[in-house]
Amino acid sequence: MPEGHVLHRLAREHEKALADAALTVSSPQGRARAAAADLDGTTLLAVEAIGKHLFYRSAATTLHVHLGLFGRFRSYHADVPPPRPTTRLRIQGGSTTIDLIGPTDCRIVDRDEEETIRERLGPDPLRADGTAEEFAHRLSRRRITIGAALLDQRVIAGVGNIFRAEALFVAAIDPLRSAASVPLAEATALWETIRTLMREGVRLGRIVAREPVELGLRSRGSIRNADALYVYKRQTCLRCGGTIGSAAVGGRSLYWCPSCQS
DNA sequence: TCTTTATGGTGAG
DNA sequence: TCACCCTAAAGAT
Repeated sequence: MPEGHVLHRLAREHEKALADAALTVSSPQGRARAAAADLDGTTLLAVEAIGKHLFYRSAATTLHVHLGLFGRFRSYHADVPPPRPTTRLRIQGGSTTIDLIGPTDCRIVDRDEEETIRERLGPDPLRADGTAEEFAHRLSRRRITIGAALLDQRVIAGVGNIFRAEALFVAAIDPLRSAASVPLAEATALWETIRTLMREGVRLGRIVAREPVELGLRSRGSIRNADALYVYKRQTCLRCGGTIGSAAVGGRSLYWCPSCQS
């Protein structure tokens, strides 16, 4: 159940574990037989993350993976269990075995198909090619709320339901404001907020929005999971004590503090 | 043993 | 906006 930081970590992890290895690939569930056959026996060159998408590249073939809401990977280095009935793809290379379970998408893509996927994605704050200017530009053209816009992967790639809620709180932006009405300076600041939160997410392997100093701690990493978020799924605001609002925005439950974010 | 929920996304109407 | 796809774990009964 990943937002962008998880995918970028996975790309690093999988590339480190599998690059230059000859792959043994199977599809225990049977639904990814074609992809497994194409990838089997090839040598992995690189794994790239763009937003919530992963691309596994060997010389002649690229595998596209999107985990969706339910997808997950499991890695094994020893004591590899037999695949579960739901294991879509098992990739083994070197001393690592990686199982892919329940992805929304998992198939070989050609150059055109990859291009189509990339065209649907806005700037990714975790990538060097993602820029605040591009984000602000795309934001300014959307006639939806800023809360809905942050979940739109064409506006910004990799943000999910937790990052949008937490970033809007940290940036003190009312989620129901119109995306197009957010001034450039504020959009730029929001981009920086998101990028900082997501980079910390990659570093820590979890989402921690709270500042350690608020909890009398020295590092973000020492914040307990229960204390890590400002508004997501909370009842009361940690800053003002007011009631956290929640409503479906952009098709998902959004949480915000009507008093701190106005 | 159910029912519910979840950090996502697509395509039809 | 809605129905639908994918899976596992937690909570309710």
